[in-house]
Amino acid sequence: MNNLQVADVFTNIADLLEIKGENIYKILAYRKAAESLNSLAQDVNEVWRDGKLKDVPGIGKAISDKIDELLSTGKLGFFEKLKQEVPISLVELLHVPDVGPKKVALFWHSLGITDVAGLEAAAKAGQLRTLPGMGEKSEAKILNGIEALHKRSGRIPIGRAWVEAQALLDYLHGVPAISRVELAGSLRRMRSTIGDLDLVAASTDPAVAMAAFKNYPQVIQVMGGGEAKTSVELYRGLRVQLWVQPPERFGTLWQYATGSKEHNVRLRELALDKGYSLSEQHMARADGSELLCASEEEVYAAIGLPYIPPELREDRGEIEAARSGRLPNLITLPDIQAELHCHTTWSDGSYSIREMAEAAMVRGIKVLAITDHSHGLGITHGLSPDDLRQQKLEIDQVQKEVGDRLVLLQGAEVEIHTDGSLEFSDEVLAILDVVIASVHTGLRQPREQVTGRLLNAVRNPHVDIIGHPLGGLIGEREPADVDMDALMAAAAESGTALEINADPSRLDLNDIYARRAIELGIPLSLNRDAHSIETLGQDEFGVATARRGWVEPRHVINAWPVQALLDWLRNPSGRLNTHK
DNA sequence: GCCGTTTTCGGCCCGACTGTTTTCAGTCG
Repeated sequence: MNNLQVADVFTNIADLLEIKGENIYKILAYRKAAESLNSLAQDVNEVWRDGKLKDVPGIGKAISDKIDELLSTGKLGFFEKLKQEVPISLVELLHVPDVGPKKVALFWHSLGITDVAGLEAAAKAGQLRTLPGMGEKSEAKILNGIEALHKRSGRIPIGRAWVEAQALLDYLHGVPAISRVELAGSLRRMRSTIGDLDLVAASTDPAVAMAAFKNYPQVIQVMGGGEAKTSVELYRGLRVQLWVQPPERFGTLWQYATGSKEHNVRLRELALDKGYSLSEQHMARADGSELLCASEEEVYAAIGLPYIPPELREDRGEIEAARSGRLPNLITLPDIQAELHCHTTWSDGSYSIREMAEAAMVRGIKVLAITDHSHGLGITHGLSPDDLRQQKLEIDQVQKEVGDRLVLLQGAEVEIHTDGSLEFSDEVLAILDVVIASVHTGLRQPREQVTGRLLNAVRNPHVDIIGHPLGGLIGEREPADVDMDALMAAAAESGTALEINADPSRLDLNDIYARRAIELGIPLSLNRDAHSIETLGQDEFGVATARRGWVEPRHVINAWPVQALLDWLRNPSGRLNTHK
C-alpha cells in the first residue's frame, strides 16, 4: 500500500466513526493522521520499516499500531469490524452538499438508505420531508445537491481556476461599493487543484457589494447569501464564495478566508494563549474589547509571529518555523533568470530559435537552453544526431546576432525508452550543453520498471536534469508509480537536478517532493517547458509550487548567477552539495 | 486519538447561514 491508500483507510475510518456518532476529537485525530500521510514525502513503508511512524505529526501509538497491521497484513481488523457496523457505502453520501454525518445517520436509521441512488429515490418519493428536522426545502436542496454532485468533476486545475478568478476579480474591481477585493482560499495558497473559488472584499456597504456579486453575468445560481458571506455557482459548475467585511477588519477576514483550515486552527490556539479569540471579524479580548486588523501582517504580529506567506499555510511546520524565526527565504518569480527547457519548430514548438530568443530577452531572461525532443518520441518529430549538428549552426548564428544580451545553450529533451536506455549515445550527449532526460511513454509500467528507467537516467553522468519526473497531468493523467525514495537517493548521490515543470497542467515535481528534494540536497531546476513565445518565462505556477515546497533561490539552478549555472552545467563531477 | 517552554490528563477554534425550529441543530469553510 502506498501513502495515499493508507491515508484513505483513515479518512474512511473517520467518516464511518462520524456517522456512528463517535467522539469528535477522535475523528479529528484520524483526519489529521490521514492529512499527514497525504503530505508525507517519504514512502510510508520506509518510515514504517525504520520504526519512525510516531515521528509523523498526528500519528501516535494507536494509529501507528494500525499502520503496522495494515502494512504487514494488508488488512486492518478495526476497519473491517467498523465496516460490519456501518456500511462503507454511506461515505459517498457525505459528498452530497448539505448532507453531513448527522443526516446520513438519520437517513440510514430511519429509511434504510445506504447510497446516493437510495437517497435520490427517497427524496423524489417525498420521504425525506417526513423526517424530524427535515422539510420540503431540505428535500429539494438535497436533490439539487445530488444533481450538482453528478455534474461536478471534482477539483479543477489551478490554471483554469486562475483564469476564472481573474475575470471575476476584474468585474468586482469595477464595483464602487467594494474598496478592495482579493483572492483567498486554496487558489491564493496556490494549490495545484482548486475546489471552490474564495474571494474577500472590503466594503462599508456589504448589501450592495453582495448584490453586485450575485449579478455577475456568469452566475447561474445563488446558493445562499447573507451580508458577510455569499456563495454562487458559475455556469460551468464552479462554486464561488465571497466574504465581505469593512476595510478596518479586512486583515482578519483575508487571513481567515485564505486558510488552510488546519493553519487557522493552529493560529487560533496561539491567539488564545495570547488572550485573544481570533475570528474573521477581529481579535477579541476576554473583556469584550476588540483589536481590529486591516492587514494580515497585523494579525500575525498580534500573535507574536512574522508574516507567513500564503503558500506555506498548510500546518506543515510553518507555525513552528515562524515562532523560531526560521521561515525560509522563499524563491520569487524575478529570481528565475534562466529557462533551461523549451521547444522550437525543430520539434513540437511553434516558433523558431530566433523568435524564442527574442521573446526571452523581452522577458529579462539571461540564459535560454533550446531543448527540443529527441526523435524517439515519434509524435513530436524529434531530432536525430544529424539534426542536432544542423541545429547547432542555427543556434550559433542567433547567438552571434544577440551578442551578450542572452546566453543561448544547446540542449535536448532526451527520451528515456521503455527499456531504460536513452535515445542518444553518450558521445552525442557529451556535445550538448544541457541534457534533460524525460519519460513520455510507458508511464503505466510497474513500479520497479519505471523507477529503474529513471535511475538509469539519473546515473548517466551526461544527464543534467530529469524532466517532469512523474509524468502526471493534473486532473487528466495519474503520475507514474515511481519509487521516489529511490529516485531521490540516486539524485542526491549523483547531484542530478530534478525538474519542477512549471506548466500549470504538470507542476511536477509537486510541492511535497520538492520539499523532500531540497532536504536531501538535490538541486532543482524550474522550467516552463515552453512550446511558444506566449508561455516562455511564465513560471508563476512553478514558482508557487516551489514556494509551497519551502524552496529558496539557492536550491534552484535557474536562480543562480549565470556563471555559477554555467559552471555547474559544465562540471558534472563537482555537483555534490550544490546548495550554497 | 493526539499532545505537552504552564499540562502524561484534560484539553482539543470560530462564526455565518439555513431550515427547522419558538431557541437550536446541522453543515460548511
